[in-house]
Amino acid sequence: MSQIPDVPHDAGLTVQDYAYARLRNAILLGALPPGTALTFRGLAEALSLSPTPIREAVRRLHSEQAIDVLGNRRLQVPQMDAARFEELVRLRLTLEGHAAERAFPWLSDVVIDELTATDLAMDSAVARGDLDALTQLNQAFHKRLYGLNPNQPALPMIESIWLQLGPFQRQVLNSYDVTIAKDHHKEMLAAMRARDLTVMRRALEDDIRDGSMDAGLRLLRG
Amino acid sequence: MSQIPDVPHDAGLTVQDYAYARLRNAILLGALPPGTALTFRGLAEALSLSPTPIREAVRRLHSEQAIDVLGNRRLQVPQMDAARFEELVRLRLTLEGHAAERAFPWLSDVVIDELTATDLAMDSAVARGDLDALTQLNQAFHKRLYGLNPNQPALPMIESIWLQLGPFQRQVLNSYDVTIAKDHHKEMLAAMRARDLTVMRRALEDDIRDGSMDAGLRLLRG
DNA sequence: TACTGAAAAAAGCTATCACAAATTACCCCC
DNA sequence: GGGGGTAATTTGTGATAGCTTTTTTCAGTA
Repeated sequence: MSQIPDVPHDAGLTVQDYAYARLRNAILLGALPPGTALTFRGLAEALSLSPTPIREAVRRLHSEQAIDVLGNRRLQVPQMDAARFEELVRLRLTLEGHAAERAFPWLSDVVIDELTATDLAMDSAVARGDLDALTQLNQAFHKRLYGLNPNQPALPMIESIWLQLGPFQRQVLNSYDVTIAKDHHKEMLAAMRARDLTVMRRALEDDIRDGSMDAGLRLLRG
Repeated sequence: MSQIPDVPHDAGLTVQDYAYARLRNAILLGALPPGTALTFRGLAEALSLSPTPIREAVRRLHSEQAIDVLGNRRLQVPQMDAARFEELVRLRLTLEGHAAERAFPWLSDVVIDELTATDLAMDSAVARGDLDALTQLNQAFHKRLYGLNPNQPALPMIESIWLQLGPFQRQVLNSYDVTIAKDHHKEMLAAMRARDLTVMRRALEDDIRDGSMDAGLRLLRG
């Protein structure tokens, strides 16, 4: 199934981990549109392996709210509607704001330089129109920041929100011209250099709002 | 294995769902202390079923951060330390505050009466010294409130935190006399009746802090 | 007594099989 | 031509077996 991009199969990775990584990646990038129907056996065939590891991978993704396991024997990529979307974005604001705040004391010049480089790579991805790279770099940017705090239980939850937004977010990205979007990461970086938490947090919230909330709601309501 | 309390096996439930429910319950109630080592085959034997559904159940719990899957072939109930504990409680404060706020407009007199009844049942559980019932009723109280909002993606995340705190929380509960603890639920209920979000949220935060943070940190730091 | 290495035991992983349930296809009848 | 019922197919589920890897045990040696 060409809908599920391949991912490098690291040595030592079990088949189950490989299946999980591949499905997760496909969902994060929006390769599977909302509502896509899936079957265990279909996925097994698509990935050329047996149903057993697929079932474990799908159970994991189900626990992360990335796949709906309907009572009748059908799996599907969750649908999106305006109410759910709004709750997801509001939760993103709360959770990522919290994570940023708890990570802030761990900021260093080395890390800020690293984040600056990631942001530059994003500019390049936008210029190339490479939406997959843009998505991955954006997530890497945020994840690097939140992960500075070595004990951050919010990180898996934030990734769960990304998984839930992934399929729909791709449709949002396709609905407007990303080259004209304001890059709030630059404001965040400036605030980081000044070690100003309040300003950084506001820039982060603007980033989340501009990046998905407004365009997403427009798509869902109109 | 008597360490894993049985749970009712509803009709129509698959073996995998049953295994998940039972392990989840055991962890939530603290029946498995932090650091407990587990094996797939051992769990399968303890629950009298084959390894296949156990593996799926454990993968789900791993995705919810309730079980550590170490690279070497060992599973264990996560350990607790002061840094992780503090992050978990802070995240609880943020997430449950958010969920309460998003649920608040859905409050009704009927629901408030229901919550009042649950709180009374908690008083009774405290009087009986029934810590399992106390834990379950407390979670039911919070879950009922947050779940009023029909689209609440924070709920699974809050339950994930409870799963992470469960094993240690039981040790906290055993470390002091619960009969002398202040019942912040009564303040929350009064604020709900007055439809005062600010006061309710403060009472909720006091509830979380008094219920675990202080006693927990005391236990971890000696 | 302590350490090393090999053998044995235990455990994880995944393909396969058998069974049951649900869905789909198809045919007959109206 | 449309609808209903039955058969065929598809699918989920869970036990099992074979293989591999890891861990444990135990002996032999220094």
